[in-house]
Amino acid sequence: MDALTIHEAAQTTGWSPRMLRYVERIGLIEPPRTDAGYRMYGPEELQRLRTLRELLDDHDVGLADIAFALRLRQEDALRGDVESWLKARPQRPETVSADDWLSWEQEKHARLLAATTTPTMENPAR
Amino acid sequence: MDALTIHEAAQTTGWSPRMLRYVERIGLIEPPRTDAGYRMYGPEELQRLRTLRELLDDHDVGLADIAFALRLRQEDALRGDVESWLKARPQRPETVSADDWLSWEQEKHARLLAATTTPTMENPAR
DNA sequence: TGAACCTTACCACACCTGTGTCAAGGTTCC
DNA sequence: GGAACCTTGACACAGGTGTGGTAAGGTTCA
Repeated sequence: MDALTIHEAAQTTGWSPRMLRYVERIGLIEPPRTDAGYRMYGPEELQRLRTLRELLDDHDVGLADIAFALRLRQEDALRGDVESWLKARPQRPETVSADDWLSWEQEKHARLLAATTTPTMENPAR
Repeated sequence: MDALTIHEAAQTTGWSPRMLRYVERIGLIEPPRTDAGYRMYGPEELQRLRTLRELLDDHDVGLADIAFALRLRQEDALRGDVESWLKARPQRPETVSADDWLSWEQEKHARLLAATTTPTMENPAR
């Protein structure tokens, strides 16, 4: 008497057996197997299934999102690239301090000077 | 002569105008507007569009994934919950040190004792 | 004023996500 | 040996993602 079968685990956690297989397939919860290949859900798996459900409900995210967060945690190159891309998002005046607003206006000047040879909007309305 | 229109920006970055609007809608790149509402793509936006393309291609991720990474960075509660859930993933003997394997076996004992009244697999084949 | 842009708001479509059901075959246990 | 499980694999389907169009109307500029 060691662990629950997939149907039992489903009943006690509120997931369906189908979804337990799905959650396993996308790499979120991979229960050990018996020699015959039967999934065995122990207390940790059951707990994780319940907290996973909470996570999804509380923040309105999907399983694919959590799977992506897992990728972020496991693939260093991916995490680095994503983080540096996000970090570079331009901070616009509305969202930053008065000091930053000043440098924003100066930077705008630089942008003007840096404008290229490509055809552009003439006299933009601001 | 300040910034490019959406069609010009599309041409120089390889995105379609349609996709530039989509990228804006999901919150990844929101160019400033003229008084008339025209999107103005400056050098930063163009650069970010190009690096975004690279990011997607290099790691085979989708725009929705990046949008989720942005949520993770902006919503503290979400990030905390996701991280603590992922951090708790069970380390199985195959992937950890001999010491941990020992405690794994002991823990298994605890699981046996904790087994509930629910019907369970009899004599699991390991 | 008219050509050539821009805007938003729809219709459309292929693929992915999340979920169910069913079939064909192996395992457990009495 | 047979009931009641388990396995994988397939068909199905709604809703979201990623992309294209097209229409109705405002803006820019020669």
